[in-house]
Amino acid sequence: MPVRVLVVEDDEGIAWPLRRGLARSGYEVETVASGREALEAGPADVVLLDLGLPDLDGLEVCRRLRALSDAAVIVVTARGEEGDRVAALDDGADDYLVKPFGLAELEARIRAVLRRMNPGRTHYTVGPLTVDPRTRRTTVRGEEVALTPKEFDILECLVADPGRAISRQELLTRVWDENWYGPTRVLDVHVAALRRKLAIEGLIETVYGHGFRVVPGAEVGD
Amino acid sequence: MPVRVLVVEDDEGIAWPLRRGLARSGYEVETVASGREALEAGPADVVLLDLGLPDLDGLEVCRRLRALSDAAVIVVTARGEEGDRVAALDDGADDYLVKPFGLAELEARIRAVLRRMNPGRTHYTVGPLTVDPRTRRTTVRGEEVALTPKEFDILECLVADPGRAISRQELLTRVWDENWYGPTRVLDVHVAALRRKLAIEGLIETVYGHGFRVVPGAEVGD
DNA sequence: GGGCAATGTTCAGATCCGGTAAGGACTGGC
DNA sequence: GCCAGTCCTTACCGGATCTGAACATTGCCC
Repeated sequence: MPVRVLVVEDDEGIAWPLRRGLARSGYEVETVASGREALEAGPADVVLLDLGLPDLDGLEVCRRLRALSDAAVIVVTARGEEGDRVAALDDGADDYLVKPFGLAELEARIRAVLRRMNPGRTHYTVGPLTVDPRTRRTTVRGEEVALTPKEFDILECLVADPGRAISRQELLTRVWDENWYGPTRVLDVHVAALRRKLAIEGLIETVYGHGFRVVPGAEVGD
Repeated sequence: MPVRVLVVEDDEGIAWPLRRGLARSGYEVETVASGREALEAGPADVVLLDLGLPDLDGLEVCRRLRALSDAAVIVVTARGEEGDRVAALDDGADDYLVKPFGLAELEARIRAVLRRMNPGRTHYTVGPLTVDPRTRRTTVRGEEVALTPKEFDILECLVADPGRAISRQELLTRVWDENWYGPTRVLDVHVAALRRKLAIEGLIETVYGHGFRVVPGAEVGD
């Protein structure tokens, strides 16, 4: 899902290159030229807000935006006095950038606020399987499957990197202890239990002489 | 709970007034003068990181900090080229402030990142349960339930992230001491007391071999 | 196909884990 | 000191889980 950026800027000489540069980087950009339009625009992930708007006070727009959506607001303005910055930040802005600025920095700041907003991916999905390390729950076709701790840990290692063949040694050191020496048959037992419980034909593939891998395009079993 | 700020700065002429100003505003400030100390310091909510450190590369410290904690990192440095900013922001910094700067702006930026980190909620609600960390009161179906300090701390950890399976280790380190080694049965005792007092069937679920979790859709018990 | 090593399957005993109760230590108020 | 509340430890138990071994099967290589 592309990141949606709303540019609120009445100066076309700034709005146009901004739109162009952001779009080129893969953002979905919408541009409006007034505070009223900004408040009526579609949902956005990030709002670039110029404070010098023709109709409403910029800070008022900032407050209202924050009240009615969860979008990050980056204020972009020519006024750079400390008092202005403090006021904007305390009115809900997530960042404050003074014109003129480089596109590279703007995009880095967008990435920074987005990173803080979305605490990374919460769960993995491989075909009909979902694995959520946060809740330690596993579902197949929407039905929860009860896994034991070891089974879950093994599965998590595997689905975290679909398609990659993970060696027995790596699984043993990651799921069991840091350094493991003894028999490795215990791993097969748990993998067998996983295959039986998940019942997804071909999901966990054996890489002979090496380890296991989950197949991204696995089909539903019986 | 006060906000903990870690100041990483080797110039005492800057570190000292910073510490003083932040402390006066109610922050709990810890100051270190090297990257190594920064990585070994106690947990913090915000890290003010000077990039010109004597031992380690500042950006390396930034990456490592973000890898091992969830603290917000605000880079504070004299170097203000756009390339430096982009590099720092992409290495995990949440904000980038060029010296010299005003204390008011710094504090506004701290408030901004904290606001983005904590979705400004004053109390938690899970089904018929409400938990208010500010007043340390707990109610079930509107009736106040008297909890002991430990019980409250445990419950707060659990409801702060409903659905998440929180490990015994995490609970022990967050409610008890930073590093905990000994017997862990005390946790079970308190959880048992919580379950009995709250009397919400299925609210606190045991995640076998891992820890506990509160179930968002828990029903009212008898 | 034959030999061999790796893997799959099954199962019972060992081990681990969490619930619970009881008792003692500690603390702060009076 | 006494008391009530809180916290911690210990011990026991039932159940879930892990593991090692034995045997069956599969895949690789010649």
